[in-house]
Amino acid sequence: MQIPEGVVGQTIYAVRRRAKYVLIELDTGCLILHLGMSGHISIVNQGESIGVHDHVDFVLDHGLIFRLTDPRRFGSLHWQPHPAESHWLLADLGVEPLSDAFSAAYLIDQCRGRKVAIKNRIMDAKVVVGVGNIYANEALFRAGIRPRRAAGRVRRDLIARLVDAIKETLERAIDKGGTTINDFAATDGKPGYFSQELSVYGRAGEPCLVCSSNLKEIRLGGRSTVYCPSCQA
DNA sequence: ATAGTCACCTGAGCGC
DNA sequence: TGCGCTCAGGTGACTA
Repeated sequence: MQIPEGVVGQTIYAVRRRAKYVLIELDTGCLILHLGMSGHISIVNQGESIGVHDHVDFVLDHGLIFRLTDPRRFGSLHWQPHPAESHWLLADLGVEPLSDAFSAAYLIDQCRGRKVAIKNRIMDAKVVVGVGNIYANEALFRAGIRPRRAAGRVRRDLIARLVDAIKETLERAIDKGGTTINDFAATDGKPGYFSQELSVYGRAGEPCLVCSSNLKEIRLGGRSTVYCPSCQA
């Protein structure tokens, strides 16, 4: 976390997003912020007591404080002179999942000849960003694809379905305010309600909502992976 | 080059 | 009640 003294006094003129990074544009460069698993931003009054997990305060000129809190410290904060996209964290990122660039043709091309599991492929930020473990599980269920199947051996029509499933899953989750598992909260401090709509994640051993088969759990890339052995080929 | 594993960190949840 | 163990996850670093 190397933030130069020079940011003091600069104007915030835009706040953008790329992948899971928040980009705060200042005069000469950009603050690149990742909230990790458990981080959040809050705007508090000056004099507000500092909690054990509060790590950074930016004092704004109207007296309010832009505060970064991150209990598990998986987040990060970086500085990059313009343009932000030249930062090494952003330079090699894949396409945005809700953009037109994330198409069936694109993902088919990205999977061609790959032996890595399809789940790992769609979670690879060099391919497509924003697909975390929960949404990867859900999207693969929606598309009817077994998570461990080699990316290069998934039928083209199923990959096309997967692209749609990823978009639908993410859009639905955003609509519901995100997915609260333990302590996640949206920008307004409220929990996200997509967790109530999870079909497979966190439901290992329970019946599939479609066919009632027992949902199976495996580990892929060190992450919990749940699927229906009957619905997902 | 590609694929697989590990570490980071802390709170929650569990068994004893 | 309280201790100690395990687990969760995004992502970069490392190994094979």
